[in-house]
Amino acid sequence: MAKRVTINDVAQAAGVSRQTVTRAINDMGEINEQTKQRVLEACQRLGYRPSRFARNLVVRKKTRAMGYLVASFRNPYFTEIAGDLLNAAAERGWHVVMASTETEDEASALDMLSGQVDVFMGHFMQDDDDLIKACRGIPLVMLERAGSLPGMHSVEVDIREGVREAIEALRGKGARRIGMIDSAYSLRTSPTYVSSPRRGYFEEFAGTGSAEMVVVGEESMAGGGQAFAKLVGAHPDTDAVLVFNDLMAIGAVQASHALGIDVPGKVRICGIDGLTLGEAVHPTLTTISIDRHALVSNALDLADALATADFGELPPMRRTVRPHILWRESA
Amino acid sequence: MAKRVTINDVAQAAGVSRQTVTRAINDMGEINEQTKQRVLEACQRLGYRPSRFARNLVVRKKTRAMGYLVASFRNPYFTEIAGDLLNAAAERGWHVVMASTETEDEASALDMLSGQVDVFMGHFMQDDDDLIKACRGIPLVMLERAGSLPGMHSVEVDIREGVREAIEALRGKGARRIGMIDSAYSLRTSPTYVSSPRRGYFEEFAGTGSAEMVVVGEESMAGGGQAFAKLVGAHPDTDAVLVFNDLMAIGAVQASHALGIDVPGKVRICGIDGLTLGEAVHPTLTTISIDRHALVSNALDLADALATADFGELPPMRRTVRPHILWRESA
DNA sequence: CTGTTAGCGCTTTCAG
DNA sequence: CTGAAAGCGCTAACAG
Repeated sequence: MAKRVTINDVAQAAGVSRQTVTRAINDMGEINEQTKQRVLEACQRLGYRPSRFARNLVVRKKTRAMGYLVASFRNPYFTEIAGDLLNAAAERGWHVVMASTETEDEASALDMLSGQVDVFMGHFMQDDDDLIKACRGIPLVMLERAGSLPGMHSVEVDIREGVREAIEALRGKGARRIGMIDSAYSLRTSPTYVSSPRRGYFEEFAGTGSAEMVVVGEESMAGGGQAFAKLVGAHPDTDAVLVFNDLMAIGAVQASHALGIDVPGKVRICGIDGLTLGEAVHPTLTTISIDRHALVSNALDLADALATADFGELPPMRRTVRPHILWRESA
Repeated sequence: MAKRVTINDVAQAAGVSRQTVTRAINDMGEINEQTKQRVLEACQRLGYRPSRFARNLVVRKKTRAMGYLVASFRNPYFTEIAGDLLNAAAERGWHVVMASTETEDEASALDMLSGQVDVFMGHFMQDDDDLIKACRGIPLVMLERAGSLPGMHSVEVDIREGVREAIEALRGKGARRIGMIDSAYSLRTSPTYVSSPRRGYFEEFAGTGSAEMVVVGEESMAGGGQAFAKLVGAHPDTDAVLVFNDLMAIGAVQASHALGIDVPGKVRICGIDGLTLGEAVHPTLTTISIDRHALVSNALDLADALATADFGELPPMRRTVRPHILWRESA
């Protein structure tokens, strides 16, 4: 690979000093229009591209960069958050470097980005210990999950409270046999299925016997549909279903169609997330809605705090966002 | 803001030289385990965080960074591409810095990123001249659009061919009155509606009188639904509709449901994009499918070429990807 | 094993 | 208006 064209090369080619080149390319005035043109022409000719590192090193204006790990681009929940984050981050002067952890594992994504960013953010799945190790000292803002180690900060969502409310309300509407569809996401990091916290809340509030009303499915529309079929097959008296997330819940609603099961007449379906997409299905999806805007803005508050402290070690910060039930047609 | 903690501060605090600090934090061996611990402890205590700029400046390993502008996070088409891009880019050793142009305008997004990246990529809307100006000399890989200026490279999709094929096939299936739903996206950058190239292809192949069979709608599911209602309202004999994109087409399919119009019995509906989501509606959506994988990998080829040439000015490169009709149920 | 010397490529003084 | 000097914070290459 050819040696990089530097400001010196341009200066030499244009017969001026480096500083003059700087003045020309940065539109700084205090420079003769003619010399400027000559310099610019030389830049063009040599294909000169200033080094962003050298420039940023010397310029005092701190550019803050965040590494954001997107859990999945196939679940609108995560992409909607990514979009919100990008907008809000830009407003607050953050650059966002993204990586997907859908195919790549978290550790290597973190590792790859660790030289480029000041803080990490994302929905992480790995153990705290592995995470911290992969971060090389860069602080972490964890979404929808608590961290236990120094350098870990978090914005949690009180899903438990949402589930409690939802189940209570479903009971109030007459539901007697409430089932749940859980996600098999744990299989991505562990060799065996581990029940999700959401399932834990369900069993806690749905009471005795609820554990056998749980079916596990792949985390997708299709997976949700299959799980729904399995659930009502095994328990025909099911009259309400809490679903791990909206994506799967939408699949369940569509499966109910195919199975000729009236929703919400025969079975009520309630998702978790609050996807906009939930409005596009028939019947529209009732859901435990997570305020993405609050989630993102709290997370950015933490990032800002970290940046203000020059990314030095701050005592762990924790925020919590409360979900609310978005009553639409399916429940 | 407190002065930054540098490697010198740590060295002094630990009573060693900077070089030794480097060895400790970079796990380089050739260092006494005890000193290493002492240094690490000092880093911890002072809250030392290495400057990524200084490090990258001195390390010869070139880290290539791409600025990717996401047109919308509310159309799965763009997020699916973003996901594919992130994966493929990581494999090829690119960092991807993203910005959303949904709320922010392109020029300011480009401007903000111009100091951080080596190449820009995205679905751009602005005029070539404005674009080039905002890029500050950084080369551009334009998706699904040709560029006319030096420094602009592109991966286009031969939508025209797709539309030709689709219309011919629809005719073959008996369609006589074919309508189209166009997007009003041009209103985002221009004060008045400008018909899209896709509309142009439609009119070209649908023939005389087809111009009056075009309805313009907002670029969303709801907008597609409304436009569909308007179209069949104005032209009850419509028996096929080509829709600007899948998102709007899905809206049209759902509207047909509400209007009691049989699809594809009474009206055939064909979208453009090839969204996975098109499989989740009933009837499933027939569409002119764009091979996202090919699009992304061609775009990365161009970026790689640019990087190999050290981002110097290369003659404009153009690639073309051919779409294919994905026959599903709606047409 | 550790310290010293030289830069990386750029911008900021401050003289001319 | 232009140039010379002085670093930004870090690491590679060499000494010791």
